[in-house]
Amino acid sequence: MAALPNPSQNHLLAALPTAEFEALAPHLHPVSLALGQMLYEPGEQLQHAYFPTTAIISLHYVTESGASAESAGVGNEGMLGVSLFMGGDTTPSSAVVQTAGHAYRLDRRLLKQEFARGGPLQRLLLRYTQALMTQMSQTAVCNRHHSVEQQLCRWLLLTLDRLPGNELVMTQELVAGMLGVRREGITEVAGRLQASAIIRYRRGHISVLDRGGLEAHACECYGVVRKELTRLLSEVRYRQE
Amino acid sequence: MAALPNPSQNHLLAALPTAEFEALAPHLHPVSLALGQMLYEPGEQLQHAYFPTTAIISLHYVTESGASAESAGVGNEGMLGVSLFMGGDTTPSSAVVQTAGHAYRLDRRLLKQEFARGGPLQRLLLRYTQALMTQMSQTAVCNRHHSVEQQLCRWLLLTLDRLPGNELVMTQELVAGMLGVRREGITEVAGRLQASAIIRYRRGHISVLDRGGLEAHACECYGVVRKELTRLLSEVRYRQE
DNA sequence: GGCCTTGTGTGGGGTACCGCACAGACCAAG
DNA sequence: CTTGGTCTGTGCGGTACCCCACACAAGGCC
Repeated sequence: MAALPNPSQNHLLAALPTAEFEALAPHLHPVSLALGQMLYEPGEQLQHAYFPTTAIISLHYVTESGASAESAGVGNEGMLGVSLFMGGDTTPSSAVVQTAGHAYRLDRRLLKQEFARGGPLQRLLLRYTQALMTQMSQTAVCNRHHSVEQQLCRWLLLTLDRLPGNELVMTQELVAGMLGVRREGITEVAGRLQASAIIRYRRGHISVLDRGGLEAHACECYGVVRKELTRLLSEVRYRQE
Repeated sequence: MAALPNPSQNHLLAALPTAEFEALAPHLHPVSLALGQMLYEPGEQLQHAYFPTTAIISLHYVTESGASAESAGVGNEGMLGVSLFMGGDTTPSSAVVQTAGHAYRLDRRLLKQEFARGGPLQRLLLRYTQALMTQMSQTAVCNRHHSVEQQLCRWLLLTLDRLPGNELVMTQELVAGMLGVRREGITEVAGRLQASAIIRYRRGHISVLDRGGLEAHACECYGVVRKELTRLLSEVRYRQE
């Protein structure tokens, strides 16, 4: 929240070799993203890719009947807009700002151009995309088999990993929208977690007090996603931070 | 099932420019895949990519508690083993043969090598991968919001699109495993669909009688996945069939 | 034909989550 | 302090799906 924004707060940008990073840097425009802002509409031609630093974006699908669910989230570990280099230029899902904050924006042409050069950036982006696929598959499995409590814990952990502190600015209603469940379900589960002194919340703010407790209540899905992300990106770190 | 196996039965191979196809052809080994065969174990280094012609493979995840669910399927429209060129070389999910049949196998080194050349094959595979991502996200949403009946219909349609006829060799137990629901749930729903003369089944065989009826009972997810696949691959057809 | 494996049908009890409706509690702005 | 809108707590009825148990039917094999 404080400090000058810095592209290296984004893990992908930070992992690039210095030469590549410096080639990209002049084209990275810092942007400030507001809660609820819709960055991509379903089916709409994407204009920019986003490298979040403190913001978090949710890949979201809204059904015909108005129900919705997140298939994956994107924070400082990744990039929004993979379909630009994957070739589709658009997706059926939308992208909504889930946590307000900063990101760096890159013009679609530049991204495609740099990607096509086939160097470390391409390698990095493809590996990140695979991590994103893991997140999506795991969400599918999780939605099928795990309880709301497990899913909430998984989601809080994934979000926490993308934030500097231990507090989320987030109403229960919004969380419910992310997980695709009723708001009351979140109220109930959050109440239990608070009674166990794992989290604490007040009107639109959730603080995590006991990360270990959260991990104990989460399903394996968190670990799978986390481990896969680490594996895929640690093997291609070109710079030390 | 009859006829000589032919790589062009696979849509991706068929869409390659002639020169590219002929460069690949000598390295494509026809293989016969048996129902239930596990092609990839979770976390295991992949050795081959597979281009199915008549077989269908399910990308599957088994939870710690033994429950399982499919996150996507791969048939003659695609390729199994995208993580080879995405760079991860493996995934946390497994790949199981869902419908016995044929496929062409390609050594992992060759695939990577051809992909790295950055030509039409790369372009095609990336676009296919995006379609696969759509399938995964949509499965996540579908698992959250749609009924077993809707999901069964969606699944039957997706499977049917990958097969020549209108009959699936498939027990209710196996279908249940794919969708990650109880076998009895499938029995009940399948009974209703049969009563409506939409499908007919007997011990391990499901025949689709009324495709339109199936579409009417399916959720929007089928259409989303189908449309996105068509969009992504039709724009890169280098050869006419 | 008779057997036996494997698939399918049925029922009863339990529960996690949904949908709705409304009450209370917080906090910001006047 | 009051007001008002937003967020959170709670209760109740409904239901889709789960888990378990068992009965029956189909079809391959001898």
